[in-house]
Amino acid sequence: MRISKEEAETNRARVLAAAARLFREKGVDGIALADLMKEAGLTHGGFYNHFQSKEELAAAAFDAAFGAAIERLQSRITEAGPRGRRKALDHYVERYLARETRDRPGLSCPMATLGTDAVRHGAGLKAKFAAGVRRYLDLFQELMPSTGPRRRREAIATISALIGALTLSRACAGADDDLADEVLDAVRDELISRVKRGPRRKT
Amino acid sequence: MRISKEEAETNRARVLAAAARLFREKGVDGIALADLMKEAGLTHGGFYNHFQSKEELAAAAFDAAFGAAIERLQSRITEAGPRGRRKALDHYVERYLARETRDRPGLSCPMATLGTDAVRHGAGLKAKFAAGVRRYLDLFQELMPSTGPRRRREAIATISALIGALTLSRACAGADDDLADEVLDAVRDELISRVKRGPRRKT
DNA sequence: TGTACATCAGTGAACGCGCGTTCACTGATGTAC
DNA sequence: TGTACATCAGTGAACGCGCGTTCACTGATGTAC
Repeated sequence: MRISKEEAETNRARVLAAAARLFREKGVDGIALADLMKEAGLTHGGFYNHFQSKEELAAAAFDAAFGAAIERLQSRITEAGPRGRRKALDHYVERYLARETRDRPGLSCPMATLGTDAVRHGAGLKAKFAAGVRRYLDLFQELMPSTGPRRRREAIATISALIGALTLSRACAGADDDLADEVLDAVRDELISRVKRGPRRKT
Repeated sequence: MRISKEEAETNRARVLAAAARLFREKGVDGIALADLMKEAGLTHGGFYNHFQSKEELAAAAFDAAFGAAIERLQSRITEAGPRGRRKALDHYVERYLARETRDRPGLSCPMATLGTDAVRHGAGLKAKFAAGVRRYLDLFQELMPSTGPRRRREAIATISALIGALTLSRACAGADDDLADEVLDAVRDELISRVKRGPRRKT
């Protein structure tokens, strides 16, 4: 049965949203198109009305995931204003390293979930990934309290620590939860601007 | 043709070595058993004389990769002695974030390459991964110059930053080499003990 | 020590399943008049 | 505005390939005597 143009467009958007989530959760190769389409409320045959291939969907999903992340970050920065950035950074770190974030990779940072897929798939995904990282970093450094060349360097180091901690914690969660939690807590404590803190809280 | 017991044993070891390398390079699902066996100089049929399944091979390969990494780290620490640890840590960071390390994932840190597989495969791999991380961390913290609870916390933060940087850089290399290199350099400069350094080198 | 036989690592064809992709078909939408 | 027809998003069966796994077979090794 044919369907109205708007309805078709929302269907496409749902497929894309499902992909952006499921690819982060299970990896591009970890979810079958049929299952993905089911998740979007459709049957698998119609997939090719919207995308030329799974690879093309992956590229679009990468864009969508980075786009959403960048948009969220942008509004954080805007809301914080020039004076609220240190606090915004702390909130950012807290949120990034929260248990809920770790346990819901489908909604979380694409840099921490899609890196391996970018490496192991074709050049297309890598290009999307690299472009996303660049845009994200350019924005993220505005959150850093420092200035000059240190600013960018510290932004990169911060992001790296966050990504590494989330990856490690996810890979250990379920098998060694103490360790998984310890990683989150340790990196959070290292990154949250220590100067403002009183006596160190226990981990 | 039957083969001597020692020869069979070395064949098994070669399969395992190929797995430890190829799983890191391409992921457990990214390499077919037939190709892996070919890499080990055998045909695919004989695989099940040595391992019960691909999953079991993966578990053994995880152990092997972590075991080798831990052994390397242990001898670094022993060689350095109690006085040489700060220097050893600097060397470690330099090596970890070198271009050659990034471009040869098959021989590099299992925590940076196998995390996604640990998350996305069964509980067996996760358990191996978590156990490896715990052992690695317990050893790695001996390289840290600080003491007390800070020591462990800083060890975790350092490892996290290294893993994140390597992952990011790998995912960008080939698509945006400037960015990929910048990430390595930035995190290296952040982590190398700054106190000893003169005027900041340009990135 | 020499001989006869059982064992078993390795080989390559074959099986079967999962999954990306294709295709014939349906029927409501959109459009031409 | 109403009618007739073409379009095309969605459906589900089918195709074909890749890959994990199985199997019958080979022939050198290991062992029993």
